[in-house]
Amino acid sequence: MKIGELSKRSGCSIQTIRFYERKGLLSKPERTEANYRTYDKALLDELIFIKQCRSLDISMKEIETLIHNKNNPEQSCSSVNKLIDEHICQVNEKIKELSSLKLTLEQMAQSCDANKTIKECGILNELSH
Amino acid sequence: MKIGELSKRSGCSIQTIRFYERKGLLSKPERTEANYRTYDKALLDELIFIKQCRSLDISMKEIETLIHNKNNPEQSCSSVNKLIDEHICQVNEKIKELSSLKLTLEQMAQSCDANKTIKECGILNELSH
DNA sequence: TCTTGACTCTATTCTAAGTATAGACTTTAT
DNA sequence: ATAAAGTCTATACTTAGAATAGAGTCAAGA
Repeated sequence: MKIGELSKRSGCSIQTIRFYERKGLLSKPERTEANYRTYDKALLDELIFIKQCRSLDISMKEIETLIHNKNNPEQSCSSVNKLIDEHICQVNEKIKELSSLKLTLEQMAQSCDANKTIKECGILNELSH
Repeated sequence: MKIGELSKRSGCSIQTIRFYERKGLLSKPERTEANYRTYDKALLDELIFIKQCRSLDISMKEIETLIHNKNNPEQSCSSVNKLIDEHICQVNEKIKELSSLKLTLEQMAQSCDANKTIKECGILNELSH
């Protein structure tokens, strides 16, 4: 299949597919005589793997590591477990940060209502110190 | 004061201060004969306002809007309230996304332990479809 | 007075993960 | 034969800075 069909089947945009290839995440496909990329099922699977990882917010660098792991099927998968555990920690940290942020913003929102002028605005006032 | 002192007083790095100026967020300061930037209290306050906004993850574009508002002190502050409300919504959305992500990652982590080989790895298996 | 170190200047490059565009070429359908 | 749709490469843009090179400036000590 050509890149347009791969795009439809995978749900990745054509630009994104070419981007992953350029970055070395997705293997280089064969080319037709007219230099068009041609993909098979194996490459579709590679792309789906990448997309699945990205949907879990796993970075491209981490995906590279996972792909490297996949290519060594006899080794221990402890590093994969570790990567996911660390990723969960990062997500937890981010959730904490955002929750605290949300609290601050909500308090700020309560310090004003929309019927004041800018110079009386409780929000802008709080933002100034 | 020169940019080094402004940096220390505000907690923004020197590069960041110059960056904000270049982007039009921070007003251009006076210059000495040797072309060094010289800042006064008013500019320090501008920078603190920007920093405070950024710490709440308010985008530079939104900060630009807020600064524009500040310069029109007689107008209604309803747009400021709206901006903060929308920002709270964005933060809430992000928290929801991350919470769902966390759940998925934790389920995935449970599908494997570190004592398997790569080819048996429950995590990599789940990532492949 | 000279020199050394600290400070500042501009301009450029890099980051992540794509998105968007221009201009050229190829394929497909009518 | 022509037009539309698809594909190609290369480049620029996005956010919010961080990092660097190379040049110029300033203050203190010898």
